[in-house]
Amino acid sequence: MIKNFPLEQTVKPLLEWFQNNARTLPWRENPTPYHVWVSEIMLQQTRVEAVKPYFERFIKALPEISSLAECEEERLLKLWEGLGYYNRARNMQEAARTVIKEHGGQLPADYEKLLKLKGVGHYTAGAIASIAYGIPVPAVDGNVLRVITRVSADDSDIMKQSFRTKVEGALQAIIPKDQASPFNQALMELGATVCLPGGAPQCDKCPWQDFCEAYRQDLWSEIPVKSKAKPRKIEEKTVFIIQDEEKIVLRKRPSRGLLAGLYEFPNISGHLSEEEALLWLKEQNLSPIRIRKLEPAKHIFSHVEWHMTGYVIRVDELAEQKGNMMFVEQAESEERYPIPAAFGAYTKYINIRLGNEKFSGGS
DNA sequence: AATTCGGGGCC
DNA sequence: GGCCCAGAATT
Repeated sequence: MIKNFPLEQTVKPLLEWFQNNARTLPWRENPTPYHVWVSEIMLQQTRVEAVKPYFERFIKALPEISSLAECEEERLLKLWEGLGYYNRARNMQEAARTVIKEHGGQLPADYEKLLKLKGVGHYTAGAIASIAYGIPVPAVDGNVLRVITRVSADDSDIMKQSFRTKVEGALQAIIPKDQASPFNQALMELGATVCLPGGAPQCDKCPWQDFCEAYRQDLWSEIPVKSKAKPRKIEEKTVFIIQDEEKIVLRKRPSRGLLAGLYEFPNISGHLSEEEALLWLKEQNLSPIRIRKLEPAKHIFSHVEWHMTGYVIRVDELAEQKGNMMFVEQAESEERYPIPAAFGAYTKYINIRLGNEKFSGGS
């Protein structure tokens, strides 16, 4: 792995490079344990540029651990809306309540205790411990794995848990006891800004160029090795934008599974013809006055694709709510309810005025 | 060890 | 279209 590689000699140039090249990031301005924690949860599988505006809004809305612990789930999910992996938010709130109850309201300055918090794994526990408290433990994320495998020309599969554990062990041996925070951040920063994924790395800017085996052997495009994900499943859906003069129909998704607890437009499996759509509406005790077919839309998740079509439907009046259908003021629908980006192609039809198209027949 | 969790930006 | 991202929980 990191064999034949004098890591001790690498620490100084790395730290020096970081001092001169660290990006200005919102969570670096005042790195309290809470700020570090929130940022690290948001940054899981999510790019820095995407996190920035969410982080600033989140900290303003919930400035302390106690405010997170006490926040309504609806509001919490609204703050997370569009960021994805929504269980991160719920898990963080559960952990916040644990911190209040069991740790006197302060994040523990202890790697093992951090690791026990919901939503905090090896990486995040290491990041909080080192960055917020200066505890010398590694924080091995995708950036670190890329940097380490390249500099040592290691062709291990970085998707394997066992390899990540080996890298943690190797880094634990060389992490400077009094510089854990800059050391860990420097490794990640190097991976994020110089030792790039995708395109060509900027080796001419790298403090480790002199002894990088991938550079010497021109292997950057071969390393890191990552086993391929299995192909996504495709699901066909028909989405209904159902509204009267003032209200629109939403549903709350189940509390487990994909997009758990978020709100959606009513939708069912399959691509329905207009006749089938009208039949389904009748089964829901909804009486359409007008209907218009909408353009197809696609949304890609990590493990599934939704291939959607839609109808916008005008009904006379949305009166008593049936089953899991909710009748919501159109003006409040997007303002108040967290609706995932998957439905983004159809949100523009909220409050649309249909003309005279009615039961046009055919597809 | 494998699968399930989002969404977007860049090749 | 494929890849990857400051990963973790569940099965």
